[in-house]
Amino acid sequence: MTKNLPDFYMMVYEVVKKIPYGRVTSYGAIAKCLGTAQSSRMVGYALNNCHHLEDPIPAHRVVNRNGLLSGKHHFGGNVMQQLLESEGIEVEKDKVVKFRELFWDPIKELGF
DNA sequence: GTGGTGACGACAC
DNA sequence: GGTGTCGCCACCA
Repeated sequence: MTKNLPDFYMMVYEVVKKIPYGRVTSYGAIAKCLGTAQSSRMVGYALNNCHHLEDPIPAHRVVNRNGLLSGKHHFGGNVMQQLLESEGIEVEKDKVVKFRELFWDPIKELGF
């Protein structure tokens, strides 16, 4: 309600909230799913607002193309890593170890 | 309408 | 494989 946020943001949240437990995805994958592959930066920009939202956005499951926890700094320290490890995702050096295995492609999974 | 910014991606060294 | 640089589009002042 009171979606004062741009539709683009909502699109991002919709996809992020569809990420299954114990899985991760990349900003580029989401951007591509939205049809704006070149706007991968906007995905992170949108997630920046997720903290302002009341809905629990599992933004900690979203990492960059290298599987690096680029947004952990925005979570507030190692909170992002803690959440990932809580889901059984191994994180080392601020990056997902088996990122390639745990990678969840919204385009493929959503049948895009 | 213009300019600056950004939780990225791809390319080059 | 790691680091640095450029480019991309959408949002905000």
